Formats: sequence, structure tokens, C-alpha cells
Amino acid sequence: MSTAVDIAGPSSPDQAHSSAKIPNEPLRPSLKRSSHPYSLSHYISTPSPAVDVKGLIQPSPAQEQRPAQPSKPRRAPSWPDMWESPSGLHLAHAAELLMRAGLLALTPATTEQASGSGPEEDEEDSSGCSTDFQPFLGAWFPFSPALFPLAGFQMGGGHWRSTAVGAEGIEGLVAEGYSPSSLGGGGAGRRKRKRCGECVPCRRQTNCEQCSSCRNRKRGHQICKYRKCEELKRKPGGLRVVLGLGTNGVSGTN
DNA sequence: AAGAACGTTTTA
DNA sequence: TAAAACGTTCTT
Repeated sequence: MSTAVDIAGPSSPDQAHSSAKIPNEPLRPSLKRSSHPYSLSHYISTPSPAVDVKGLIQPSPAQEQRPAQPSKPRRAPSWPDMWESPSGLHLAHAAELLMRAGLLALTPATTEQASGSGPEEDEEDSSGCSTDFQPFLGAWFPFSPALFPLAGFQMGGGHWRSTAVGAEGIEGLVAEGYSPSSLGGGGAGRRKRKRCGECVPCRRQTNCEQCSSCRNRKRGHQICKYRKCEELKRKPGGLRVVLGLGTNGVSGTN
């Protein structure tokens, strides 16, 4: 399906002879290969209450079947990778919903509460009560430290520590090469965002070869102005606003 | 504020 | 390892 749009930004006679080095497609192959089921706008615009929390806790068969690593082995995903991945975005939704429902706790759920709710509870037990939920929390922990600041939580001056995985928290990540700054701490190490791949500039196939970015590519290190993703043009932080709905579902930020 | 330059990250 | 390009800082 060739939906690529080649909006002639400027009159672009040079497009015909774009340099061989210049990609003749709107996106990096990795972006084109993206398996995102939804566009970014989907996640921004879709009201989260429509999402079934249970479905998030227990992935659908289709989700479970999806191989964690499609083809060749890749590096372990960093936090933002998880957020940007389809599952990551679902995790974000899940986190928000869980917080609203009061389910997202850092400490294991009390078993006393889980018990004594009647015989039928046993059936529920296997599908998401505290007993089974705790492992999920443990498995989910890796996104939690990143989740909280994104969702508007403070992490106690950086001394937040997971009770579920102990010393493997942030320190483990740092050991794996994830610098604190790349975890969202700001500064020059902030992790790169990716192009949405769907806006008009992203769909544009060729560099104009005329704009300052094209002409000054060697020094400027910038993509053609007419191919600059609309999402990337916006200052980062929009996600925080979305997730910051937190308690009341209304955010006064911005 | 906009653009240029550079550092850095990410990918092939 | 090089190329592409995002993020930040500097300059105008």
C-alpha cells in the first residue's frame, strides 16, 4: 500500500536527483517495520476508561503469542522503548487505570483482603487477584520507576527503591548502560524520540535538498525541514500531561 | 524566537 | 563503525 505522501514542500526540482545517501523513503526501515497497532494520535485521543484493566493484566492470546523479539536479537529495551512499544503504551494505560482503581501499589497486596470473599473468589483468584497479581507487579517493575515521574509522581529524591526486585532497580539498569539522564532525568542525555511515521512530513519521501537542513546536513545533523516530524517539532512532555490525569482525570498542566 | 552548530543516541 | 537525525546550547 503506497500511502506515502510526497507533498512538494518547496518547489523541488532537485528531488529527482536526490543523493544516493538520502533515503528515498519517508522513514527508516525500522520505523516502517513498526508493528504499532495504533498511531500515536490514537493513544493521545483514545479515552483510557475504554480500556479493560483485566485485559491489560492478562494479555490476550494474541498478545501472548506475539514473539518478544520478532526476528534477530536486539539489545534489551530501555524504558522509553517500553513506553513507545505497543505493549509499553498499553502498560501506560494500565498504570493509569490501576492508579485510578487504587490497584497499583508498590508493596505486595495484603492476602487478608483477598481471602474470605466467598468461594467464587477462587475462580477469580487464578485470573488476577493479589496472589497472581504480585508476580505481575514484579514483572512490571521495570517500568514503574519510569512510570511514576511520567505520571506525575515524585520519587523521593531519587531514593526510590523497589521492594520487589531490591537492588536490581535503577542500579541494575545503570549497570546495563542506561544512564540516569536517559531515564528521563533531563539534560543532554535525554533519550531521543522517534518519528511518528504518520504525519505529512514523515510521509514525505524525499529531501528537498534546498532547505537549510538539507544544505547544511554535514554540520546541522538535521533532517530536511519538510520531513521533520510534526510530533518531534513539539516540545517533549505531552505524554506527562496525558498520564498526569492521575487522580481526577483532569490535568491543569499547560 | 529562529536558526546554526554540536553532542549524543540509534540503527544498519 | 558510519550515517542519520534528535536534543541541547549557542548565536544572531
